[in-house]
Amino acid sequence: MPKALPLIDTSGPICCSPVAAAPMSPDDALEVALRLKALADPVRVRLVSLLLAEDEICTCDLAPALGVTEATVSHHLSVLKKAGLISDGERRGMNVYYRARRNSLVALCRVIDPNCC
Amino acid sequence: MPKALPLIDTSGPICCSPVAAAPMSPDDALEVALRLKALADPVRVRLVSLLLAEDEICTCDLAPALGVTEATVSHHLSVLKKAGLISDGERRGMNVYYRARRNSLVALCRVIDPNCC
DNA sequence: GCAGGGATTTGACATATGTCAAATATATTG
DNA sequence: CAATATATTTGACATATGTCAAATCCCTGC
Repeated sequence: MPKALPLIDTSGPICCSPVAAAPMSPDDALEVALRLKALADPVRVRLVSLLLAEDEICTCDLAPALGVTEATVSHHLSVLKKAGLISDGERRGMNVYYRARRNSLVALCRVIDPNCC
Repeated sequence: MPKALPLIDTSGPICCSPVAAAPMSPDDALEVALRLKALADPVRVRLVSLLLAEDEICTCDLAPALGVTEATVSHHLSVLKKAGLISDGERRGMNVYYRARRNSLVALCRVIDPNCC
């Protein structure tokens, strides 16, 4: 599952919306769907939104901000991590800090955007 | 559920990524998540991909192209319709034709893209 | 009106998902 | 080392989801 995603390789400018260039292979579609699924939850949307605005946040601050337990936050973080949308947690003292991977988000948009290129 | 989505109003240029402008309200996050969820399935990604490339396609052509039954296609079409990502089916003769709502897809990208504006 | 093909709905099923409490792990400080 | 604070994992649960077969609905052409 946490394999490299050729379609959403963040190293370099991605363009020419693969979704608009049918027929899309089932494998490619699965990769895109997995990324989208990772974002397709209201709590995770807010989580990413917070990370985008705050640069880095620890689990203990995310939990109250999102109104769920830390266990639930951990679960959501792991989903987003597997999809490459956020960084691996960075332990500093007793806290673990996360940050958004802006490039991955941008790349995902490019793949979906029919107006891209 | 099939209510108007202020965040993803396709009438006019949408910009200034709401996701990147935290804190995002739970209501707004839910709307975005619902749209994303509608796309977050490999079959639906391919379905939309086909529609983007072909302008319009009927259910009977989609089923074999996607490798699922027509019942399943109908289900996916209904999910995409509720999310506003495709048009209502247009009956012509015995077939029903669907087309992608490019603007809705583009708008969804804008909402998520951290680099938008 | 009836028989046919196409589309949708319904019912049923297995699987996936989101959540929390409790258990476990990791780090700091006394 | 003991006690405390933060994080993650595990187990359990309810709910949502994707799929198909069968029933039903629509349209066309005899």
